[in-house]
Amino acid sequence: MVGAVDTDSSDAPLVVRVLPDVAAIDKEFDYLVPPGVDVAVGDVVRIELHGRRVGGWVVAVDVVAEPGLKLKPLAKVSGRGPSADLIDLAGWAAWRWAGRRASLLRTAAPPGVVRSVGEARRPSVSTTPSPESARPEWVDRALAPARAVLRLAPGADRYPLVQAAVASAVEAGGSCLVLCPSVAEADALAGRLRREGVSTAAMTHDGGASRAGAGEWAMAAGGASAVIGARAAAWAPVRDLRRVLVLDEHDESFQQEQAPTWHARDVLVERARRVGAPALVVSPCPTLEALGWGELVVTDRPVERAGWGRLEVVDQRDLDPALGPLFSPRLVDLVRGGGRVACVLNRTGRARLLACGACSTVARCAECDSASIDDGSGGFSCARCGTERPMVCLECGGARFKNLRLGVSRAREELEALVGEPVAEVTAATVGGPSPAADTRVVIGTEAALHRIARADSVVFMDFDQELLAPRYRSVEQALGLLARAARLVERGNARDGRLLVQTRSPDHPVIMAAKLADPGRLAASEAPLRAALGFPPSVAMAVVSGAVAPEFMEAFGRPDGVKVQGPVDGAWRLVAPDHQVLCDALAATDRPPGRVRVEVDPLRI
DNA sequence: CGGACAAGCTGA
DNA sequence: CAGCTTGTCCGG
Repeated sequence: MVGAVDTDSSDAPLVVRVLPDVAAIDKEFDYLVPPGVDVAVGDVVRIELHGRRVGGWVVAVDVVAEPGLKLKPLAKVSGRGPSADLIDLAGWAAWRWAGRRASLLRTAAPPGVVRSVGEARRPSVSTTPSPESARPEWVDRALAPARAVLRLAPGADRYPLVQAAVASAVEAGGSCLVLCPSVAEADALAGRLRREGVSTAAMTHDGGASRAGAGEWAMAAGGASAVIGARAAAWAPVRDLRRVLVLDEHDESFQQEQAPTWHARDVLVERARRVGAPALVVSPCPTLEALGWGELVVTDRPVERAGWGRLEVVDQRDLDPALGPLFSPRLVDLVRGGGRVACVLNRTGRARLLACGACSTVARCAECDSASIDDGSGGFSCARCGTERPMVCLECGGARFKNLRLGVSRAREELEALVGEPVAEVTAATVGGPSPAADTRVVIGTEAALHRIARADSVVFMDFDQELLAPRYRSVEQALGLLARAARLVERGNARDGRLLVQTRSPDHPVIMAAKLADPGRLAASEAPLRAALGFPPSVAMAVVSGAVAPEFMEAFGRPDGVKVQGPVDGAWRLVAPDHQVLCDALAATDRPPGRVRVEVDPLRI
């Protein structure tokens, strides 16, 4: 902030440095501050740039302008924006995920104009902590280390932990920033804290300018004791950050899909490190990344065992082939047995994979060779090109076919027939529509079903091998994450005899054993050396470069020391380095050619 | 990103 | 060579 006294003491005009809010520009420009205008680092301004008006952020004040430049004045000072430390953090994240600061600062900026943030309204006395008797013993152990990873079973109540984390931050004279995987969870948590009298800012506005969102932003900046939100809240303003907490650290929603593919957990952990605040990440199944970063804290075995619920395994190899692999007698029992049942089958559509009953040749489209073929009204129709043909095997002329793969829609029909009552379908395609009728007892869907329903008495994974064998290096962790999510649905206030049913051809798979024995540590122990041996993260740092001008980018990238360059495969290069320092320094040293190039650091799906 | 400006193409 | 398209450059 510059006062009148300073302007009197010097004839030099006031100049500030501005980073434009333009995705393609990663460069700062100097502007004059009009007389009588007060401007500080982080303020949101409008500037005249190359003949048009654009937004931007003040990244430095009291700038000595380069001589010989004719500076333009700021067009407008709109309001408050990300603080200086968040601007620095955006610079770090731009390096870490090979992106541009503007796209990160946009996340950090308020969702509307904030004229002032007001004063801290933090209570002088600490927030009403839960009685010591109600606080589980592991809460204090989890809050003790500067960098802790709490492995907490899916069914365990995390609220006492959140409460204690906020109270400890308030006691230390500041605030606690809490991340949840979804906005819905963040809203629920914020609501509960507020009802208990904790001053809370919920950073859960849905993008765009919104009065309510700007209000919450101002409240967070002004000193709310708890600041809560989903991924984007890693960039929330916080006055006097004294503690950070990430719930369900393993959840993939913490990573941004578009480049820069920043991860909220990693951003928040770095943010805490910079201000010396303790950080705690929590998960039923901590990632190898988290385990490599912090001190593992576990709960007593009985607590962990109770929180994973009961898991039952059906070995699909033992099933009667006539029934097919999806509808085991155990599944039918469970679904008929009553209670709310969610069935998960990670495939959409009606398309089936059909094989000839006589010669086992897979039925394909005669025109395009697609195997995504659907049978209706006695003939085959191709799901890709629509060509129709009679239901006859092209190889042997056989007319009988068996089903190799069932989509959700078809499975719903068959399940409905089996249990003799309505079964509702829930897939990503139905998200946003009406939520599955509360009176439909049985639902079937893709993994989205686990996100869309609030609770279930039982969850059935109809074909878990689909998850275990997914062609992604993290598929094993992700599969355990699914089981954890399902276990939480079942545990949540469940008085019934709830359980998880997992149908698989690999009943002894480490993922299934980990969930069954409520011991995710077993999986981590087997997975870590495997990743190292195969050269996958977190034993290395990786990036994938793709897009139209990827060849030009890779040309400019060259062959820096320590970075292995693989590919191109389908127009994408893979970069592998021993750590992020080496990888990100090499990426930062590369000029981007004009055109589209996507640099995905820490790629999810490889 | 998107405006400015230059170089290239077309048609009479 | 006007009038338009296409491409490259650069912003204070």
